[in-house]
Amino acid sequence: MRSPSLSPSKQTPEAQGGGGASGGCSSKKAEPMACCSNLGLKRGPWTAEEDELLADYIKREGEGRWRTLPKKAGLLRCGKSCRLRWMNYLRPSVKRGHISPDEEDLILRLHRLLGNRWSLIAGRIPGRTDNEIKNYWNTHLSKKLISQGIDPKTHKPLNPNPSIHDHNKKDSSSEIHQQSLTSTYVPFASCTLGNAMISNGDGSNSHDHQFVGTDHHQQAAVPKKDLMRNNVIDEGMIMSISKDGDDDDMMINCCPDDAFSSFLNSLINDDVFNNQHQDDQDQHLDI
DNA sequence: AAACATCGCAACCGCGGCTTG
DNA sequence: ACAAGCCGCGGTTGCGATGTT
Repeated sequence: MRSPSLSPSKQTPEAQGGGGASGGCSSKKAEPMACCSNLGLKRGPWTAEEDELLADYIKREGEGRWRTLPKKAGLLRCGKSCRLRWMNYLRPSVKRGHISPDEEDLILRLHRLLGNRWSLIAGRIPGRTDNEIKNYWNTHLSKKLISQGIDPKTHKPLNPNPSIHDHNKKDSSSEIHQQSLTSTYVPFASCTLGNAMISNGDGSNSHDHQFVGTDHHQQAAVPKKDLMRNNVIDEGMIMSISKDGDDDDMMINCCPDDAFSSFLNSLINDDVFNNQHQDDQDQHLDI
């Protein structure tokens, strides 16, 4: 195995045309073949000089305006490339080195809750980037789960028919995982669910949030798509209270990000609690 | 020592969603 | 209300490093 702290950029002189196939960073249909290759912009590994230019510029001017940043910073890169380099490597807060067991555990639990929402997961793990976590998942954790007989996508046992398992096998890690998986969903059973109108601060409202709370946690507005997309909840769980833009709309004046953050915290804590609770019960049964 | 296989990471691509005019 | 532009995300690729034969 080689050291995880690979040299920053692979520092091959001049771009080797890393990454994928041809084509620029063209975005939507309206956006013409804009950046990178088509405009003679550089691609591939970053040099130390480029890193310095980018870091210096962002220190002076701050992040953002990625589209125009390269030109102003004197870089022959597209904005996307600059943003990626900054976010994943140059940002001072980026932590390097091995993922600790604690972090690994957190990633597993968050992935079980959120699925492949790497940016959301990364947001809960200080100093780690979505790219790093995604890579770590793909190269380590998914294989680890598979070797334990767990489907890394669903976090359920790979064997569709658990009845053929030897029930005396107490050590089955997938069994333990399945228990904790089940416990993860328990909090939602007692959730208060309903559609909520979120004030966007400009007088407009959004219907795309779900009102979620438990007996012991503050109710919070969570982007509905974030919950549904990963089967944290499904359509069937949504109560159809649909009131359109009148004064009866439920207004929640809070930042969805903060709410989602605390919501995740509560889920993670629930997860820990339920796992411990389950362990206690198991020990009790073993006696 | 050389050739081949595998691993791990940085970087790219394309798409969707948000913002702005 | 609509269109165009920009940003951010998740999936994928390419390549150097390392391990194995």
